[in-house]
Amino acid sequence: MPTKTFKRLDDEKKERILRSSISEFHTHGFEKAKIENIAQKAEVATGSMYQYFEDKKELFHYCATWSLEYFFKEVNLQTPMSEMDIFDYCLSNSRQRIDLLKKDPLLLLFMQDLTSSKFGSLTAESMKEIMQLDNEYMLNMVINGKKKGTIREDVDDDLLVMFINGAVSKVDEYIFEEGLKDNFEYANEQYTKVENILNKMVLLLKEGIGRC
Amino acid sequence: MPTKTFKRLDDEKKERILRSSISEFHTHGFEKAKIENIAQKAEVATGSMYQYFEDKKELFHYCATWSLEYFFKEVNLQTPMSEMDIFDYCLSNSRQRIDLLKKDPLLLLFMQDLTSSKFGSLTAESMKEIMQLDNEYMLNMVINGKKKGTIREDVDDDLLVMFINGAVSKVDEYIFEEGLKDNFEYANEQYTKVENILNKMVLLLKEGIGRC
Amino acid sequence: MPTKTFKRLDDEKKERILRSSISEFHTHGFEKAKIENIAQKAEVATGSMYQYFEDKKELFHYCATWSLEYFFKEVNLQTPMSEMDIFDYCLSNSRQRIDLLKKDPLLLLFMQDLTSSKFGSLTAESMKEIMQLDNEYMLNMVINGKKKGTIREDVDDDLLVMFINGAVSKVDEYIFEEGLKDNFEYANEQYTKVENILNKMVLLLKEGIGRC
Amino acid sequence: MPTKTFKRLDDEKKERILRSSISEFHTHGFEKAKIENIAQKAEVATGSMYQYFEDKKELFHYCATWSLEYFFKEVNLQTPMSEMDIFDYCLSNSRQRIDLLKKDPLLLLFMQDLTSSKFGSLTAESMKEIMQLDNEYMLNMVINGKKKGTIREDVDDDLLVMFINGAVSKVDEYIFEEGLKDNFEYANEQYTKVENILNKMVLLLKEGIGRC
DNA sequence: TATGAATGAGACTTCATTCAT
DNA sequence: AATGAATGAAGTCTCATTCAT
Repeated sequence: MPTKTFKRLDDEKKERILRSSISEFHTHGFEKAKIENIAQKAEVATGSMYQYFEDKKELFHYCATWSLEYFFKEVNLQTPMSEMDIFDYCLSNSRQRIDLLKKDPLLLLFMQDLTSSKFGSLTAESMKEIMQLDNEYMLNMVINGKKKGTIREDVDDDLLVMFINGAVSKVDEYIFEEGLKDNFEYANEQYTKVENILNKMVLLLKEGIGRC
Repeated sequence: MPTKTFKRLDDEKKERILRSSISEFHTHGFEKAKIENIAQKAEVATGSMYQYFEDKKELFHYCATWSLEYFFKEVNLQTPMSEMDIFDYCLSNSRQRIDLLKKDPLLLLFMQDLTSSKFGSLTAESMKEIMQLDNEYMLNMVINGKKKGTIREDVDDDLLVMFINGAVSKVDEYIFEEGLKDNFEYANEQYTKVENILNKMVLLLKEGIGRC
Repeated sequence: MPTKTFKRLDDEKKERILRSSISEFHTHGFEKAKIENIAQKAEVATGSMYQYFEDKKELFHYCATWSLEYFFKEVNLQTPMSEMDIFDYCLSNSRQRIDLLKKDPLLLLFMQDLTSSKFGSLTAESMKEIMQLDNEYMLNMVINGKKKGTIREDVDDDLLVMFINGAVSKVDEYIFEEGLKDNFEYANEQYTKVENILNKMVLLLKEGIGRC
Repeated sequence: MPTKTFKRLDDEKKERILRSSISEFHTHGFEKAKIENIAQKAEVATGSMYQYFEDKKELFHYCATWSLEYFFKEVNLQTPMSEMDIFDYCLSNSRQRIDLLKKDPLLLLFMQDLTSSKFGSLTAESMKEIMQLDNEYMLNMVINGKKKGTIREDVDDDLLVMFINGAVSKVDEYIFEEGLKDNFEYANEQYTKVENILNKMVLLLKEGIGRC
């Protein structure tokens, strides 16, 4: 939905504009984000922003779409081999998020904003779609797992997915915040710590909290 | 932090004002919430709002505080007997949330907004405190559980709490949204369905997803 | 359509605001009229204008409505006794316009803007209604005139009204512009000149241009 | 006043640009007319418009001038033989307007805008000149008419011209609007109706409204 | 010369907060 | 204390015009 004019810009400029926008939306939220700030940071005239996008809302939506696409290109696309084990899937997902966190913190910060409901109704619709997709991947793996005998059969597929999702995302969030503190410069030490957490998480998923 | 004037109001009026505010904040978010709307809905003059609260931010904070207190008075206060089993705690917590959902949907809707990061930095601080408290309860229960031999000992306390929290809150959220669809009028049928979900959730927590 | 707030203002202030608006609309046209200017001239804060009127367009429409009402209260209301002779009606109309021109030039200037198509589509609808009304008055008089034998019967009523309207309004416009030059201070001399013009006009209407 | 560059363009392009401009000015008025729209409709780059005309105002003036010239080339040039009868002149004028209306509605629509005060002060000056010219033609004919004994001598020349002008232009306007409704496709039927109106109009001019 | 992107001043409008009664 | 009108700073968006290719 950006204008033809925007599409014709060279990639460097386009990215400058989008990152400036994302940064502003991330730090101030949608309402308090100022187009003027965005333009300034992107080294572009305020008016130009309106040659690229209909209005602030459209700009925001495009930022969301772009981030999501970028994110899935970088992270998820590698994973959804349907024969994959769901535990491996979770692990690999988390690891890739961590990698991206190092390479491109802003993007992940913004993704976090999007998946949390920070932008409220603004993103509800589009996020639901995305979540749906991921859910389907997981559902397939759960069903496969049941067939293969690695997953218990006395609990509904949906509930299983939900349960996994909740636990994993909380742990991811935690790792993410720890990373924030260290400015995403995972030294070896942190790295093994993270690996340890992830493995424990999978253990809990598989075997539960209770003592056997 | 509201003014003396506000404190002197009769309870009915105070509540009218707070609920009107909460409703506005819930539906429009902080930035787009209009003091004038709030005043109107509360049948109070716009100017009066400023005799009760310093400014919009303070009003919001008080709404948050008040809701939280109300919530914990209704829900949590009954539960944190430290000898309680953590699984029972989760169950009881969820049940009480469901009860409150029927009695006072707006409050729970707003609580949901608060615990999700919908209001971003506005509530980060105060929410962190609250979460901390709940976390401590849970931590105690986890430690006790380990002592009593009901919880495995090869995983850190923190990670355990996190894991439980994530899974439970996701499931709560799901139940909550299902309730929304039916307008919170849990008929018996839904009620047993919910109970079933909660029990399965505890099962997963205890035994894990994997086949024994 | 102005707000309750506007309606509650004291008459002096209301009129100050409307006249300031009318003056600005008259001198700059709708598009170039600045709310800020209007507010300043009316000694009112810019923001206040938006407590009185939804937006610029509504302000304009109300100015138009108000002027029209004022105009008809002052001018036309006195005239449409249906038994009146159409020639007398035209004469009296013109005279009353001239009187108003002296008392309240701005109003008449604005009325002129309205009846000419200066504001284009903005006023088309409402003006059509008004014109309709005047047309009906005239139509009745023409019909009566035919009955009484003072008006020829070999021409359609509509065409007669149109013809009269055209001729009279052109003459009115002329007198109006002459008045503008003298700043509407018709000395006796000008007054008799005007009377002379009006009488000749009626003569032409009655007897035509041709030599008998 | 357009630039040399504009003059050098081939006629087809020049006309495309002017007609696009006229159309935009007609439908949106001067202030809301957008150069970009004009350029687009004319299949020309926005920037090019500024190689042809100094600015929007100059473009507008040239449109007015061009239309006027075109109009007089098509319509009036044929008529001002000073010996002509003023009634015939009016008739022929009206007829030619009607012919033009069929051939080139946009032009006449725009002419109508110009002669009405739709563009306010923008055109006042140039229109006054034009009107002056037409007025002089008519004045001559009136004087001649008096000499030849076809026009009464007890009314000033100026007033006579004004009177005629008013009546005729109103009738023209009416015919014009009727034509608009039928999309200017005067079938025979309408044509005779129009002729009838015009003849009656001349009758009224000559003999007046009153019964002899 | 033609193009179409870039610019930025300027207007409308919003609304938290203040003020006068 | 309560009211509701008044205020004006601030942000979004428009578009004539300029600029660089």
